[in-house]
Amino acid sequence: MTETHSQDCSNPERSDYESGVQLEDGMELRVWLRLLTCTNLLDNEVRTRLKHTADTTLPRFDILAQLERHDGPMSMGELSKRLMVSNGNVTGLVDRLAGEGMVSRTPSPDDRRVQMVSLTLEGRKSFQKIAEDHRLWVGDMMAGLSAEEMTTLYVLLARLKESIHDAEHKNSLEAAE
Amino acid sequence: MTETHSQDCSNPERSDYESGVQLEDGMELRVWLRLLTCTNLLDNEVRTRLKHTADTTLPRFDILAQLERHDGPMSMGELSKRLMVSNGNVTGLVDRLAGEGMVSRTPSPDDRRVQMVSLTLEGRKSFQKIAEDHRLWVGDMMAGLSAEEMTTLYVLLARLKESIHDAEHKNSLEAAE
DNA sequence: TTCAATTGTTTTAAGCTTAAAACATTGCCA
DNA sequence: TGGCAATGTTTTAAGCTTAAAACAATTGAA
Repeated sequence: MTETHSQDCSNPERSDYESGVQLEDGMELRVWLRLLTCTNLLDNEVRTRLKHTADTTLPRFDILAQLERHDGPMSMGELSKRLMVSNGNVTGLVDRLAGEGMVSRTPSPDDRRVQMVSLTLEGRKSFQKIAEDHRLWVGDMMAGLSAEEMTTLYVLLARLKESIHDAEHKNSLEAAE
Repeated sequence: MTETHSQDCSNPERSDYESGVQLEDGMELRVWLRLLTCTNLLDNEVRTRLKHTADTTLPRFDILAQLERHDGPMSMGELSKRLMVSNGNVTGLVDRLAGEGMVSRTPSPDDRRVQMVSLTLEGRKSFQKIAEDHRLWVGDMMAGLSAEEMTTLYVLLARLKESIHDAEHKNSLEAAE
C-alpha cells in the first residue's frame, strides 16, 4: 500500500500510498490510493502550515471555525454534533483552547448540565487570520487545475460520494437480514 | 467546515465536511472539502469493516501488506521507511502484531542493532483473507462510476497531485529566501 | 411526588501518531 | 586503538480519536 521514499520524519514528505501499487491491482484500488494520496498531501500540508504559522492544530481550528460561524455561544453537545466527533473529544479540545485563551466556557443558565462555549476576542481575531491563510494555501495547491478541470473533479467526486453512500446502504440492508 | 448531521458516536455516519460550506467559499475550498468528504467516507468504512470482520486496524493491516509484498524478513527501519511513518510508530504496531501472533521479531545476525520482522503463517493467512475483502469493499464503493468516469477521475487526481507538489516546491523556495 | 428513563458532559482505557531524547551498536579515522 | 559520528531502535511526552462507563441534571409518567 506504500513504498520507499526514504525520508526522515522531520521532513513532511510522506503519504504517497500509490507507490506500492501492484500490477494486478484493479482500477478501483488505484483510484482509491490516488485519492488517499491527494488528500493526505493536502491535509499534511495544511496541518504543517497551521503548526508553523499559527502554532495550532486542525481540530482546534475546526472548533474555532464552528464557533465563528455560529452566532453566539454553543453547547459542547452542539459542537460535537456539528463537528461529527465524539463528546469526549470536544471536551479535550475545548480544554486546550480555553487554556490558550481562545474560547471561554460558561455554564448555561437554563440547564445546569450544559456548558456554553464562546470565542474570546483573541480567539476571533486569531481565527480570522488563520482562515484567510487557509484559503490561500488551498488555492495555491489547486492552482494547477483549470476552472473546467475543477468543475469536472467536483462533479465526479459528487458521483463518488453518491456511490459510497449507496454501497453503505446496501451493506446495512444485507447486515439486517 | 462541517454541519449538523445529528448522529451518536456508535453510528459511524460522520465525515461530511461539506455541509458547512459558505456562500462566499471559493471553488478551491469546495473541491477540497468534497475530496475530504469522499476520502473520509471510504476510509471510515474500510476501518469499520476491518474492525468488524477481522478485529484489526488499518495501520496493522498496512504492516502485514508490506511484509507480504516483501520477500522475507524486513527490518523495523525499512518498514518505517516504506510505510512512511515514524520509527516509534512501527515499534508500537509491531509490538501489538507480535502479541497477536501475526508477526515475529528476531534480532539480525549481521547487526545487533536491527530487529527483523516477518509474517508468521497465521499472519500470512490472515492477511490474504483480509486483502481479498478489502479489494471487494473498495470495488463496491466505487461501483456507481462508469469505467470512463473512473479514468477521468484518475487523471484529474494525477493533475491535482502534481499541482500540490508544485505548490509545495514553490513554498520551500520562498522559505529558503 | 417520586423515581426511572433520558440527556449533556466528563472521565477512562486503548490505540494511533509524531518529535525528540535516550540507548545500543557499528564504522571510521586520527 | 580510542573515540566520535552515524545508524537502528525504543522510550517518552504530548495530542487526537473513539467507545464505554460514570456522573449530573432534567423530564415525564405513575
